Amino acid sequence: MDIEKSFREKGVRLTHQRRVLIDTLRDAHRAMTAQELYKEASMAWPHINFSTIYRNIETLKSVGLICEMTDGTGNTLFAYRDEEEHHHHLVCKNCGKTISFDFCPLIELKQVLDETGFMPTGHRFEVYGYCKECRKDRL
Amino acid sequence: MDIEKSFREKGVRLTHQRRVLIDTLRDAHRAMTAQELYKEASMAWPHINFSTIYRNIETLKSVGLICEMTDGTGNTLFAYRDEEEHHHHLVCKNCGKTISFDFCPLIELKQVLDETGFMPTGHRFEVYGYCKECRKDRL
DNA sequence: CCTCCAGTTGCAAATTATTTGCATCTACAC
DNA sequence: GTGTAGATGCAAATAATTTGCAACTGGAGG
Repeated sequence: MDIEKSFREKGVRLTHQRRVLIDTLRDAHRAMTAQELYKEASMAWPHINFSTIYRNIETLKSVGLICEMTDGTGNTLFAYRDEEEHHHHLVCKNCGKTISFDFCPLIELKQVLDETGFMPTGHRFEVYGYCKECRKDRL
Repeated sequence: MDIEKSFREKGVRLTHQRRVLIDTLRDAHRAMTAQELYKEASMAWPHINFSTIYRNIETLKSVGLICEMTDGTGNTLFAYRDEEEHHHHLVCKNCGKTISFDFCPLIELKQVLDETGFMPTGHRFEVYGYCKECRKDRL
């Protein structure tokens, strides 16, 4: 996937700060909060600002470069989106690592939706727990 | 389900404020944010305080009287829990009405969990959209 | 290359959401 | 009734997110 091209197509500029955010999330291989992202990104670009983080989370979501999820306790997490296709995640509560899988439970709901006349526009399916490594650490 | 009994068993007092919160959520038949709950509850008990709301959301969750969910845009919503069994929800983005169903997608993940060695401790599955009535309103 | 300007950033301040300390109050076991 | 652990109200502290605005800059078009 050509990042520069997708940005250009949406009329969005690829600024230094945006590169830093993308690289930070991609290299982290884990989901993090906006606050953590700020800290991590600050290492690479010290003067980066919080409002830039928040504004760009929206931008990167709209470009499809990041996924938004929650950590199971109400905090919102963001992770680099490494899959083109629709997917969901297992999220490790210890290290933040995300494992994506392509099963989507929405298809199983056809009957419920038909019966209730509910029209879905979005959904969320996340599993919280401990990855293989962190699970060991906790024994 | 006997509310007074479940409270007593947990050593939790059934105060007037807690009754107001429970009644507010039960009678609303919809999911709402802490802020909305404050407004609604204030009608019935004008001097109720925000800290009481927040503290009791935790209490009522632990007693199993309310469900927590999100509205799809990051806001946390709470609804009266009308089912004993584990379940998930369809949440109307217009009126907040929730429709619960008992299908749980976690069982479909056995293979993914086995393959990855991930140990789940919690999960979330919510569907956002428009209920039968609100869907009409939008045509 | 250079120029231009709409899109973007930094900063500071405003909002909004949530939590906490503490004195006072009250549900309820006895 | 009475005593007391648990709850509440209030105000103030935190934390999280958004916004206004002047200054800056990526990149399209010369």
